[in-house]
Amino acid sequence: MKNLRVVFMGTPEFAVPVLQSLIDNTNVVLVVSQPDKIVGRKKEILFSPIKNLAIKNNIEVFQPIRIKEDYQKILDVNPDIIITCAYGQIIPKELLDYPKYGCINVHASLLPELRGGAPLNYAIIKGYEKTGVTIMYMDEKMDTGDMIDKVEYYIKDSDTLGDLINILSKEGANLLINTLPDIISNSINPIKQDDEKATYAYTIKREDEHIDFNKSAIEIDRLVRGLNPYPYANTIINEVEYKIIKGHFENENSIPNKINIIDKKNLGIGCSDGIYYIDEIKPSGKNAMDIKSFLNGVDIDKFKNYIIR
RNA sequence: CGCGGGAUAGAGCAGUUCGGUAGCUCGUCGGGCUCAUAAUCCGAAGGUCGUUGGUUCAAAUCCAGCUCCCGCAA
Repeated sequence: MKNLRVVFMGTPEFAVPVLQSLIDNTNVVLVVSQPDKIVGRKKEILFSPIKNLAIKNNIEVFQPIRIKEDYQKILDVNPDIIITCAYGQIIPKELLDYPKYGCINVHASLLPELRGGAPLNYAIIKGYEKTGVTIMYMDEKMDTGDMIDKVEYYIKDSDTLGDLINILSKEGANLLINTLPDIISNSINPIKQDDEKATYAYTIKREDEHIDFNKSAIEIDRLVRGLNPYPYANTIINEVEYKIIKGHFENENSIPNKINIIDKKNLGIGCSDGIYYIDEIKPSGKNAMDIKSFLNGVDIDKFKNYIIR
């Protein structure tokens, strides 16, 4: 496979192991990634993880604003195959039809479940028993193409988004490398997706990050884990926003949406069927800290009456 | 010039309005009590108050510049 001409398209951390293993095993001739983001406060330019990896390996990077219109460069490098992984834009038909071995996508779910941009977040948030990675041919819609191979992973109660990214990105990379020879020799039977069973995991919006303490304890815990290490679940107490990094819960008598337990070492907020204890917190404007440190600098008598919303 | 919060001991904070020898809680170390302890009591160490300059008899505190951290918005 060393002389297989590959165009890789991807953007975030999850795609890094996939690109790395392609670099190790094939001839990656071009990397396509989302345009650089300008981080506001200091107007710093932020490269995507994939762009950084490409630069490190002296591979040319192409960052079209709209791939739908600006794709000629990809055709010009004459790829044998295009492989995408969390790229972030729909690939136009002109590209899908071009490579002789087709266009392959590495998607972080067991399709047809969790189509969309945030499959790992929602695998945790929705409390799925298992998730995984699917290798598939791409078509013109989002994550709807015929499936080639899958790897499954059973989600642990302690798993965070970061854990799943770590584990499944490597699993996905291995699966892809193992599947590639069969794709090249055309010795596979792609399986159509059952659209009836499709579920969706759309990109996380700002309001999705907010904790509703009228929900059950386990739902809150899933939200916290599904948004760690980015962007984190948040709550607003006394008009100050706090990101909840880590917590645990006990099923016990409680008053929902109120501070139920507060002392030198514990901060427990009531929810519908128990108390959610915050273990690690990041107040707006400050760094993350363990709950003991946080409570150390807080007036407990005042804090316990604060309103949560 | 996008909006805002912040920098004080290892950690989290107060003190800044109204300048006058730096404080609280936790942690650490030593000791007491105890069968024992994450419990409790006594004691100790640890900070040129982010940086530079200015005003002043005197600056954490007032004034000006700079650096860094963080949230939002993009």
